[in-house]
Amino acid sequence: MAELTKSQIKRRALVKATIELVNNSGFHAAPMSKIAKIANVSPATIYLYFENKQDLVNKVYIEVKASFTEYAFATYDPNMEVAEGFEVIWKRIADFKLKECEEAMFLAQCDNTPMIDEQSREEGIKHLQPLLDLWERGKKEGKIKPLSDYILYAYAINPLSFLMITQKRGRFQLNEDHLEEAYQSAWSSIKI
Amino acid sequence: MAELTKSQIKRRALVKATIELVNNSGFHAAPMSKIAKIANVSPATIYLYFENKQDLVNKVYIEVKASFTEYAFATYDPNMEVAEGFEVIWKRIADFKLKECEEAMFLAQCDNTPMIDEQSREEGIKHLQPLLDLWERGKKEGKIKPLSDYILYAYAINPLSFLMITQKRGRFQLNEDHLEEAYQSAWSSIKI
DNA sequence: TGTATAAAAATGAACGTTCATTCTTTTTTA
DNA sequence: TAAAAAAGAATGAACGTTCATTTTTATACA
Repeated sequence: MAELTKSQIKRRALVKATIELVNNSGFHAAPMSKIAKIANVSPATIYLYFENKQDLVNKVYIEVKASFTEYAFATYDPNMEVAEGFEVIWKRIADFKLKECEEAMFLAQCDNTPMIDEQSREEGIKHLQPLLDLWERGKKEGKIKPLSDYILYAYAINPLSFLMITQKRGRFQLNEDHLEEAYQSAWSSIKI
Repeated sequence: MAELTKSQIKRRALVKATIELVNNSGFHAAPMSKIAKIANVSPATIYLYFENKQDLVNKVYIEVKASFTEYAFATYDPNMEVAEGFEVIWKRIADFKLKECEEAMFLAQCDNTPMIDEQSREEGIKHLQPLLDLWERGKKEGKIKPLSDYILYAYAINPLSFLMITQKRGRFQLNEDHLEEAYQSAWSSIKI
């Protein structure tokens, strides 16, 4: 683990506090004063790190999205077979959504509301490129259905968000079996 | 069309204004004053119809959810074959999400944030019962995979929300072909 | 039918609070 | 000891909500 400067520690505490508060209360009930309190920092200090509240949320979104995709592709290698590549990516994404539940919840909220700028949203999408490339190759090799990327995403990846939120709300418990079933559903919805 | 009293007209205007403003700006940027202005009503008038802002949003959610499920099941008959019943329901849901886009966006936002009470959320889930019953029957008849309702929902229904939002944001255009593809994906992800 | 009147509905202005942000001062770091 | 970082208190704007009043509606009676 790299050494963290005091500045980095403060900034991280702010990011974490923002995620926590927005998850539990929503943007509308996440005042700067509370974010500061949870991060053990003065409200004024936030403005040393971020321009304003909108900038804070945008940056948190972009950083969490980046950390999400970094995790998703960490064990993936573009030379893998299409099927293996997809399985590796899918399972890492599932992993992230279950282990880094707070961050995943935050992303889900951002992705379904006008909370963040359209520009930050665009920025976040870019990071998915390796998955889109894999699908492109899969289509060329006749292994993946020739569907729009959005439809592939809707059926192969996005359901995990719904399951994660449902689990977080305590409506049901996702276990290993469920996950394997979900993976089979995901793969069979896109494979030829 | 039944006659509407002036009261009903005002109340509906308020509900519509809430949906519109929350969709475009988010709960945090939908002040009562603006909702009132869009509905052509005094801010004080809102409090004749709703206890407070939270109550307003909760009630709008419950009513939109009810209208959504009423639409979804309007042409469904519990005596239908499982496959036909599912197709009928799925296509009505798709219809609703595309035609009543504003209402569907609002639901998506509520379902992914702490905007509304847990109690109102529970209330909204109840209306889905006919679909769960259909699945139950389908499992008994060996026509639907013996998966948890949440997983079935995640793969068969929820993807439509993602596609609807993506479409609304102008990222791609959903046409008839896409819809048929999406339906095939949905059905093949739950049928045995 | 037309008018008086009480109740209901609706209003705009006002209230107290909370918020995001800034200002001035203090503390920490280099 | 100068500069940078951080703090708490202060500020003005905006918010949700309420209040005092006006307008509309419904009712009763001529």
